[in-house]
Amino acid sequence: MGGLMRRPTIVDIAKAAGVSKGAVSYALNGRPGVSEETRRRILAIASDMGWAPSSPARALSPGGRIGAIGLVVDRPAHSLGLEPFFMQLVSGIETELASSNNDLLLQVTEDMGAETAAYRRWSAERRVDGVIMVDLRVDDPRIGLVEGLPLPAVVLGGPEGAGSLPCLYTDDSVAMREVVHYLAALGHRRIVRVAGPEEFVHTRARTAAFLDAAEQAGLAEAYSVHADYTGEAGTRTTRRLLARTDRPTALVYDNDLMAVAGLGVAREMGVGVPSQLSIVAWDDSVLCRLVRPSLTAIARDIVSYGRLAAAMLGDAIEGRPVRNQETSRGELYPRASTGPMGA
Amino acid sequence: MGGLMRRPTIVDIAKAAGVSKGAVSYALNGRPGVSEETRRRILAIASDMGWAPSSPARALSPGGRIGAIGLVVDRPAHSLGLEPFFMQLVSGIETELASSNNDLLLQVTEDMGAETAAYRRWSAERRVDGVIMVDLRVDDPRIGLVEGLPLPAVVLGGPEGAGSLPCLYTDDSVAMREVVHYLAALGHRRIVRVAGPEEFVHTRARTAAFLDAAEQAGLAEAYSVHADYTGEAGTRTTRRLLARTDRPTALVYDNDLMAVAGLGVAREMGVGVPSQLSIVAWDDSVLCRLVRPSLTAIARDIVSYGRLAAAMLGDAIEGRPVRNQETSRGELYPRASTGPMGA
DNA sequence: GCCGTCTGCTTAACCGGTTCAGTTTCTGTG
DNA sequence: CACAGAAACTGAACCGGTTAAGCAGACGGC
Repeated sequence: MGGLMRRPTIVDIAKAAGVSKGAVSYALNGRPGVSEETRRRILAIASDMGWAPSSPARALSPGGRIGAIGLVVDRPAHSLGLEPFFMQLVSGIETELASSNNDLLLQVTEDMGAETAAYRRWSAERRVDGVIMVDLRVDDPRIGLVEGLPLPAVVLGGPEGAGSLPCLYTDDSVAMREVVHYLAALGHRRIVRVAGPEEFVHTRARTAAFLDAAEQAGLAEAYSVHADYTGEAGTRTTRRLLARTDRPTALVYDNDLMAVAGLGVAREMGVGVPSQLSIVAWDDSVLCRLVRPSLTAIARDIVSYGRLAAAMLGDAIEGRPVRNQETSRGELYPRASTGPMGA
Repeated sequence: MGGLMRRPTIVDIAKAAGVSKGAVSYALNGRPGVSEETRRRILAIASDMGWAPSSPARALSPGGRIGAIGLVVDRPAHSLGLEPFFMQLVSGIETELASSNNDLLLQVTEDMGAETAAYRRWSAERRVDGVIMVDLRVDDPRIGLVEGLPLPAVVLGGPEGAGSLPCLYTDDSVAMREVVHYLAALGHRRIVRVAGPEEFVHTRARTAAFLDAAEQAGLAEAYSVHADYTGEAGTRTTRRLLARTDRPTALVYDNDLMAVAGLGVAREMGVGVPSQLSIVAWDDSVLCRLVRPSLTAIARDIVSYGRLAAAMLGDAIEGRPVRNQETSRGELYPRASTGPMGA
């Protein structure tokens, strides 16, 4: 068991190299103050010993960074597993972090109180250098809190409502227009959107874009109903909508999970897809391609989204200026779940 | 912006209370050495100032803990989002960690090399106090590595192959027997299992249990084929199986994602479920309940699994003895995807 | 009245890095 | 040859905690 061996420190390296620990620090950090020859010798010894800097020790120095960022995901755990969005986001974030040996702290909470508590604690205990916040809400309590904390942050969403914090957002209006016009071109007149929670800023933006596009396309009967992203809500909402006498002929869901739930309800109620009902999912995923009929979906590059967010946060942590950014827009991928009525 | 305010330290508290910082430390940690009255005064001041211990500083002291554990998930990111297993596991782990103000570092990697590198780095840089390892493999290189590192660990899987590391495992044989006998009772004779990767220990254990149960039930034709948990593999494998002349009448999938993929293929090929083919998924999820027909599944309490794993790791970190444990077994939840042939 | 012990606290070292202020040595210049 | 200036390195302070050792004063016992 090598398990008991003491981890080497820069003092060990200093002894081995016959120099002071200050010199070792300069050498290892590529700063001036040591000759090239000494630097090489020190680096060789460090590598020999398998030395790596203690992150707590580094963090303790004035101006030191712990080398970790935090992400809180505030959604019910049982629905979360199904949303590829988060895992892809995490994957993108880590791609960026990996290049600088940074780590990700993940917390899954069930309410906003626990989320704000997490930011407070992380900041006070110096566990992270910064945080990425998702699911921006209208009058989001997190914004004021984090603005008042010594905690760099990047907001996914906005730019309205992000306060003074840098943010990264998608303009969904173009994709929304594409979807609505596509459905209108297929002959649909009664298009209903099963949206995410109303308190999310991006839900509102999409709602406005949806109404806008519908008006443009001359659809007076388009409207949105709100659900909470869970499969259960998707099931309930769809059942209610399909039971109406003026049943919609096309449904646009704000996430893939609700769309799949909607597909199940349609089958249950004997409503043919796409012959009697067209279905579109926002945010594509393996899931959309696996179910039958496969779901027409709007895909975004979420991995890049995460990578960019992490890069922005890195800049903010280093004290570099950070500008709000817009990411690539979603694109429509028509599949088997959409078509003209009766086809 | 209070953002610029210096975070209070124990020295600030000591000054305010008119005592030494040592006394403050004793008071805050509930150790003897200060009078009850002084302790109360110090606690009040600390709470007033909004003080919280700097985790890097704590970690730096001899024997200090950083208060974080690590989890590496080594699966392709795009399939991962769909597996409720991991999010539920994370959720369970965090439930346990929350009680002691500990955090979770999550890393999503695409290969074993990156995973072992993560353990090395985390240990060398003292970023975590311990790790939880999932998806134990046959001759797993992680075991030897971690055994040789000063890094407490708990293995999910085993107990064979976990080396000297404490492990937490499920005995799937009971549930497997239940599934096979249930299908046999429905009249199925050609049952095929679409298994996870062969190199996973738990896959092998299930394979053995499956063969055992099939023999018991007098099914000579039962066998397993291996896939990699992705929807694509599920699709491909199922297509191949359903194209055979001696087509199986029941399929048992090792995860929900492949089962859903299989259902899609059956529809595509005009094979009725459950009239011509029964489908069972291992590990239940929202997904199984959302698709039509809903999938018969084996459910385990994964949240508890995670919680227990975190508790075991906590013991290991504190140096308390840790015994291998078996968790609750899975249970079969029959739904619409299974039935007698031709029904 | 002296000693031993306990309580309640202080002092100082330590963890493993970073960094600033010096000190020594080397080099080039007038 | 004296001297400036840079290069290479040392020593020590510092970050924010924990903890061992030391010490003053109170108290009790004989």
